[in-house]
Amino acid sequence: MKASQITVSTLKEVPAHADVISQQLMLRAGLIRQLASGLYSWMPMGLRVLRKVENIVREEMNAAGAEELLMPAVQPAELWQESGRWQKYGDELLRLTDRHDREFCVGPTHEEVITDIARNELKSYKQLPRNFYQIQTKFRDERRPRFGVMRAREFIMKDSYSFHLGTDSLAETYQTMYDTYCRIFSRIGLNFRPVEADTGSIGGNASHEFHVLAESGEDDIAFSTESDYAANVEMAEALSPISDLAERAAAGDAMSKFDTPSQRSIAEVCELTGADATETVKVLLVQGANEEQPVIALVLRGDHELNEIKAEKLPEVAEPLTLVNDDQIKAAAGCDAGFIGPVGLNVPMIVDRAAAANANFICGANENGYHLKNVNWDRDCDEPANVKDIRNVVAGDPSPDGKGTLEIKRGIEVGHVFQLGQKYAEALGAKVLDENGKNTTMDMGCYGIGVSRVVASAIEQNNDDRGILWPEAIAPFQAVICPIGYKKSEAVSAKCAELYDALTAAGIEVLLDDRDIRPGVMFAEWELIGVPHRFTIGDRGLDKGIVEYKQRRAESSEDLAADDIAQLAAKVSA
RNA sequence: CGGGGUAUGGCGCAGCCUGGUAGCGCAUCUGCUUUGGGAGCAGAGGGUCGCAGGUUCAAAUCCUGCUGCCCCGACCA
Repeated sequence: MKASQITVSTLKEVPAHADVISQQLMLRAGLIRQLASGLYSWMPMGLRVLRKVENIVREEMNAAGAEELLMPAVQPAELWQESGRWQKYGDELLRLTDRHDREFCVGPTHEEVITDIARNELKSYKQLPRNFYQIQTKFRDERRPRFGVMRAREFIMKDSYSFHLGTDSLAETYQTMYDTYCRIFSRIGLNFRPVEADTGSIGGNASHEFHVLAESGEDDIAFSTESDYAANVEMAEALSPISDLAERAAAGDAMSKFDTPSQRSIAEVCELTGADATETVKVLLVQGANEEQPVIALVLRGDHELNEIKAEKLPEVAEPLTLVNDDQIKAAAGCDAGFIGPVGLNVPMIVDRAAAANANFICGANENGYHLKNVNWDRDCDEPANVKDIRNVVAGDPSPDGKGTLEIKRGIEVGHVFQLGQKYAEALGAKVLDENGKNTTMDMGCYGIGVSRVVASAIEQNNDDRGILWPEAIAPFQAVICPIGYKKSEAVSAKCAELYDALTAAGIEVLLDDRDIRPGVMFAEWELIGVPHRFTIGDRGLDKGIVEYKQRRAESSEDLAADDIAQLAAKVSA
């Protein structure tokens, strides 16, 4: 293609409202333009990249035995009412009403529609397993869209759904999808990691997220220093610092109360006493799951954070997790938030493993203006009866698999595979006849890839001060020919045409910059856009019989024989 | 949804405090010169200053309300 045939609209200046590098570069390189908050147009150059990603996904999905279909973006409310999600999904679901006053939503995901298809089309176990996928626009009305297409409201997703008779078949396809995802992200050229993920309220046996490692990621991922263990911190198990509570440090001086007139936070109490936050214990009061126990105390070591997902799963705790209000705190603990402690607290307690392992600790006195020190379980208050893992792991914690310690890195979730089980099939009555002629509810898996997010995350990992450094597989063009004096010199235009034809014949997507612009502008634009291979052809070089070649990532260019077209073409495929 | 910021040509900004009829850089167009790293000179086009009210002889500027966009947080797949 000639450059004059594709819209190239680069910006010299960084757009004011773009604050992650991928968004800045996508705007500057003219790959996308913003229409409204969380809504972006894909410009021709950007769309080429998006299509490359889609095609890799499509090839690998097909190779894995999945079938492509396409479902409507707009879905009737009735289906969502059947699954129960019309109520549960909340404001992220964009709802609309048609001219007949019938309710619809713009699909944020397609479990309902695919399950409807499955219950109508799949009647026999002989038709199973099946794995359907689509690459399609989704809409989630995010409260705060940000980071450009990384967290947009409208985005492109590859979503697939598999149907099975029995969980063994599901597990098999799940593994196939897991492997397929690894191949897809490897082919795209991303530095990624599959990590164990929370299965959430849906339950199910297994779930993995695929994360691209980047500082701008919104998720924290815990990695073992010594093994392959990797998990979302939502999921990573926090082990007790001691193997048995009997190993707790021996109780020292007697418990005593001290003044903390204005010290409400752990940090303030530590500053006052000179203690480390690890030597403290804090208490959070949350709503209980039933009437008899309206308030539950969650006890953590002062330096730890509550993991809301872990806490929410406990049968004693109300779902969704809700902190009790100030009046309830006063009623339950006899003091304000900031002075609550386990000593004499007449509320059912769930104690985190690390808090339970503490001895001679500092905690609130359940009396405004006072804390306690040298507190010990058993001696000063009841031995914790209910010890659970309810905190987020932190860097330096032991790895749950017993090998090494954990480190925490930021990740961008680009894929998610999930064993759904029978949740949707059950709700919508998706059943097949089994070998015995008996109606059996199908098992389901679902597998998603954020296609548009993949593009942004590839840039997050591959850029320099001049622009984007596309991985070969998803570059909008593999090579660009930059003529110097294209319209002035016949030698230049002839050599450009010769190289262009040779590269095209070799199946390389090459762009010939036939625009009558200055070389500096041309170089700057293609470096910003990130085309991996560049040939510069000018009279100056041709007089010496050379064509200049530069790899986008290379420090400097190299001179190649202008006559050896095969050698030139080989540079791109190499 | 809570808190904060901001809104002036396609992009980035100044002007606002102290009201007097809109400006700079980039981009765009024309001409000439230039042509191996975002050119120079000369000229040109493009904005009812987010919207709606109000104050005033006069509002980009002061006041009120609304809206968009952005940031922080909470929330969520």
